[in-house]
Amino acid sequence: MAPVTDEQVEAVRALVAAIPSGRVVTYGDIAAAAGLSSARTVGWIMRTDSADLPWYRVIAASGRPAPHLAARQLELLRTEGVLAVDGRVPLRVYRHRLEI
DNA sequence: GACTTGACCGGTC
DNA sequence: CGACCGGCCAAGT
Repeated sequence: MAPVTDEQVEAVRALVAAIPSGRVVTYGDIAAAAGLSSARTVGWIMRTDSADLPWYRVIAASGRPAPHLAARQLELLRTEGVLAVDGRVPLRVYRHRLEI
């Protein structure tokens, strides 16, 4: 397979790290902005190498993070001013506009 | 090298 | 709104 290049990983890491406090971004947005082939790859990167990243600012397009992280992630976001409504974040309000 | 797993997405029913 | 499906891509077994 064609492993993700370090550049791609760095691009994703940079984008995630660049998300300002109080804002969130979807996996798909990051994938597109970083030039990755699919949003799944972003999820893979988060899973493997998210130690030094604000991964909690990355959520699914549904406005709701993965089940196992939802509670904790929403709590972390809440401390930054991102108020989740009924377990999901209103993307139309908090979605950060990535570099166009 | 085939099969499964997983922090996804969009469309359809 | 919830469930199912196909597509997507990398890693682990």
